[in-house]
Amino acid sequence: MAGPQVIISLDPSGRAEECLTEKDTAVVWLRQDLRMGDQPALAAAARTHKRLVPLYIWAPDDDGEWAPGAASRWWLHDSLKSLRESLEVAGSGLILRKGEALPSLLDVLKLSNASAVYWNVLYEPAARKRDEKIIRTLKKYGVEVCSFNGSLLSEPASILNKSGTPYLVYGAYWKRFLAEQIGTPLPEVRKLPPLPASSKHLRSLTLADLALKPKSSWDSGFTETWRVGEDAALKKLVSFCGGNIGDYAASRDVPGCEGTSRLSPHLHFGEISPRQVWAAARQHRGAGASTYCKQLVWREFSFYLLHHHPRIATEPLRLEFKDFPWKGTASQLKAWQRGRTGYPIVDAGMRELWHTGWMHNRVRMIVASFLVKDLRIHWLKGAKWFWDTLVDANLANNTQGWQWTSGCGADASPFFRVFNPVLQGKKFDPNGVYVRRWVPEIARLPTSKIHAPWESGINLDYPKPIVDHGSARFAALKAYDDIKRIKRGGPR
DNA sequence: TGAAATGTTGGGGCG
DNA sequence: ACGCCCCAACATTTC
Repeated sequence: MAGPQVIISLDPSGRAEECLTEKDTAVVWLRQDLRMGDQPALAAAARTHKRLVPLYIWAPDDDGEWAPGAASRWWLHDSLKSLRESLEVAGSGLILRKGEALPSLLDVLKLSNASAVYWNVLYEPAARKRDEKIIRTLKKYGVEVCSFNGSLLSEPASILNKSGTPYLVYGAYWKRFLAEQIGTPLPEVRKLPPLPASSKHLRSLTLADLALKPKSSWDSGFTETWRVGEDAALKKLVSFCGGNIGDYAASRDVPGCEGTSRLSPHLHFGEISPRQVWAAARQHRGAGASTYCKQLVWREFSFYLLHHHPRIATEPLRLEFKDFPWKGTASQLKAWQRGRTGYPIVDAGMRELWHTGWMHNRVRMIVASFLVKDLRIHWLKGAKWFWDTLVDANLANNTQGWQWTSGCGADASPFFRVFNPVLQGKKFDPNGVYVRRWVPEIARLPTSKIHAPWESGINLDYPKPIVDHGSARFAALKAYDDIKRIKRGGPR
């Protein structure tokens, strides 16, 4: 047996971590990095060990109240299938387990006689807490842990402002972010060390055992819309960078046309890395590519905020919003969820979400503003609905997005910025293409009335607005004014 | 990564 | 020619 080897982490942010290994088998614990390209943990393990056990543990209970929702599980099933095929082509395979991560991991380590575990870091609060505990336990057992940054362009902990505190304003963060050295993506792992000879005893489950796919088939729209997996993600990146990225600055706001990259679910599951996306986008000059990069860094900023303020997944960053007088009824929430609010642009978005597991970002802002400000329903109710229905559901982005719209987050849209669903529709869906696609019962209206059907005088099988925007806006501003007064200690 | 209210300006009609 | 009003267009302020 060779002497101890020293592995230097491939982490391009410069935080080299040293790993000592003595034995020849390692486990690569795959989590949200379901790819072969730019895969720091897998690449390092493959270079260093004679035998590898690629492992995925379905451990929804470890995530507490943020266990993956139905749409995420749908995606995960296909993503694991695709990854397993890639691992097999490379000469390996994928061991599947379910249940709490730590005991599963210990069991696989014991059965495979592995001396090391490799993984790419997760940044969600529950995962961080769990992984810290796992690291302590593994150290006790003499198992070494080699961890890498495979899902962010930067290390959240290392970016601070001049007074040593985390940034709270995106513009300032962005300026600082540009000073980061962003590494080039690692080459795809094509050849992997084999599974241990005893791999039959590793007691892998089948993909069906994980029961990720829905029992009743509500997913036909998903199947039509998405090609899951690393190959599809890379193709999408290439085609976006070869085409729409040039017009991205303008067309990203038009939900009726395919102006965005639609990479979000691929990024969430790690079928593609942000470094790969960054590298491809940076090859372009012009406003489109730089706007796109700025959006990609919003994702960084979201993780950054969640890292420094782990409570914000359920609590407003700006604590005065804890006293906000939320209202809204269960039936209003349901109307919003089902796309029956009577405002076409809102309903179109909610139906696109239900049908495809995705919603255009401009429309996410509109429907969120409507829930929080027009219906005055707590943003967490919206966040939970998105969590269950989005294939790209991501705790950092989802939290950041909802708090931004609600005015209670970092660098948030001020609360008094209330979207008018009619004007937003006219501005960003001027020909009504998007609304007609998702709200077919009003498709025959003239474009001049498509965003305000109640003005048409035509009898339609479509609800009247469940609230009047003008008065809802007025009431929301009044409620906001009240919490501001309370904060100042004034009269109620 | 708003919208609405309010203010300002300037041209044209008209007495 | 002048003052006055109207109003659109644009700018600024406020919510």
